[in-house]
Amino acid sequence: MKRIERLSVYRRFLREIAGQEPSSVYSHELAEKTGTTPAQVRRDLMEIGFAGHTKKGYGISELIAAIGDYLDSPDGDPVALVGLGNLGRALLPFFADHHPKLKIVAAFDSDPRKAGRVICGCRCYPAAELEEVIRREKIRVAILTVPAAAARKAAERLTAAGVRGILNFAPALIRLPKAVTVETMDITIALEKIAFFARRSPDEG
Amino acid sequence: MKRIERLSVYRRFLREIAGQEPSSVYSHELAEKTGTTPAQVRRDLMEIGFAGHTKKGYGISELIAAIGDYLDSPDGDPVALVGLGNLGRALLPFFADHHPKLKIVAAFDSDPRKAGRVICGCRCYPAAELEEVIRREKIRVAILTVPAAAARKAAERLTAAGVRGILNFAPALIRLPKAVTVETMDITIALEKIAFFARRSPDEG
DNA sequence: TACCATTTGTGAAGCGTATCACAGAAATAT
DNA sequence: ATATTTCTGTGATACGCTTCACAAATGGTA
Ligand SMILES: NC(=O)c1ccc[n+]([C@@H]2O[C@H](COP(=O)([O-])OP(=O)(O)OC[C@H]3O[C@@H](n4cnc5c(N)ncnc54)[C@H](O)[C@@H]3O)[C@@H](O)[C@H]2O)c1
Ligand SMILES: NC(=O)c1ccc[n+]([C@@H]2O[C@H](COP(=O)([O-])OP(=O)(O)OC[C@H]3O[C@@H](n4cnc5c(N)ncnc54)[C@H](O)[C@@H]3O)[C@@H](O)[C@H]2O)c1
Repeated sequence: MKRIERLSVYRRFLREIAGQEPSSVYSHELAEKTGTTPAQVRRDLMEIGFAGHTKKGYGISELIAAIGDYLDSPDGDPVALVGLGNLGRALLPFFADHHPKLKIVAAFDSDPRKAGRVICGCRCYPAAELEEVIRREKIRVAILTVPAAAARKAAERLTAAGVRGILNFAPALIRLPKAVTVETMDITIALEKIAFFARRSPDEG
Repeated sequence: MKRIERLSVYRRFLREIAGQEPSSVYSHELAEKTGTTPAQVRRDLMEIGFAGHTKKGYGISELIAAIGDYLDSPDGDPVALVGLGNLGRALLPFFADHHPKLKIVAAFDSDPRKAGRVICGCRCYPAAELEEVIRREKIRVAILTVPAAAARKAAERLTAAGVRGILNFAPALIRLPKAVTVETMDITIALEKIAFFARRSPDEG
């Protein structure tokens, strides 16, 4: 659902302005800064049961907390990364640094030369140990950055081991029981789409 | 529009099976392999004016050509990459290898140590030369992998130099004239969304 | 106090997309 | 030859999400 993404975006902006004065924001400010409309903001906050104050807007710190209660697992979620190629190795330091609640705690690669090491505080395992580690660490979220030919199988193994959400970067169709959320970020398709629209765009405008 | 993405996905599958027998596919096969429905496939192909044959389906090579005519620039599109950090350096070899029509022909970074080199056949320039190179190479599509704080400005410079489509990986709101297509792939937001749904998913199902 | 300006909360309407469902067409069986 | 099956093409319908529009609330102002 799109609302979930927007809530994340709201929160990111709210964190930037937290602590400043005033301590509230109006729906139109939030909308302006996050690329949506005031009505959409109000509807979203209504939907998560967060009320503002007429003429004062929404309390910033309270709203950050409310979005956190709605979106986050209280203790954060351990995340697995499968595939330590070019893309996987770019993602690893990013989540090690940036995100407090979503921490990559285990990485896997079928290439034995990549196992056994520790990169950015994350231990790298051979792919054969995937099920064991996923179960032991109670991992329910995974990022999949293996070649397309290996993606389906890897996703199935993850699911069988208990993973319930997969962010897939491989250009492959992944079909799993609907209890498992799969989002495919297909960079090539996105770029083709952008090129399509860029081509039909006037030079000036 | 979603249709554009689906057409790319259809084509990717069609290329896999091109040359095999039979030389046609049914809408239900295409749908099955690409994660959509037969009616959707037929509607999409109708929309680009490609007709199939009752009881025989759609000619594979003809359909690949028709999608190409619809989606692609005849000579391919030169692409710029702005930001040679972890993510940018992962994308560069990928598009150098994989994609014939979308070729990264120029990369930019504000860090002078990264300029002047040639990586994967792509020349890297200092950020100061951005406008000049974009204009010279007639680049209309760009990938943006700079830090969030630098994204807006970089996008504006790209647009002023003639770029009409931007694939943005920075967690920043980019507002440009509507003649410029901007697609933001926000990996963090996507992962938060997946974690949200994963958390509400039953352990078995 | 009375009025005005502004902002929230939300039912209702609108919009774009996906799906349904069936007429028409072609291959195959009888 | 005719019936049957199975597929396409598409008007109509349904659906989910967004936006509209306004009542209610509240702070400011005269
Ligand atoms: N790199 C990019 O810019 C980019 C862009 C778009 C899409 N993608 C997609 O992302 C995926 C990864 O891309 P990449 O460039 O990192 O590829 P890569 O070839 O550099 O890395 C893939 C890694 O996966 C490992 N691997 C293979 N099979 C495995 C398995 N069964 N279990 C665990 N690990 C396995 C390989 O050893 C390798 O380290 C690919 O599907 C690619 O199409 C990448
Ligand atoms: N790496 C990831 O896995 C990841 C994941 C999600 C989002 N992102 C986002 O993608 C972007 C890039 O991530 P990264 O990990 O590659 O960051 P990075 O810091 O490794 O790289 C950023 C690069 O951009 C260059 N740069 C800075 N300002 C510039 C400018 N004005 N013009 C040209 N180049 C400039 C820097 O010199 C650096 O090389 C960031 O916005 C980040 O938030 C990255």
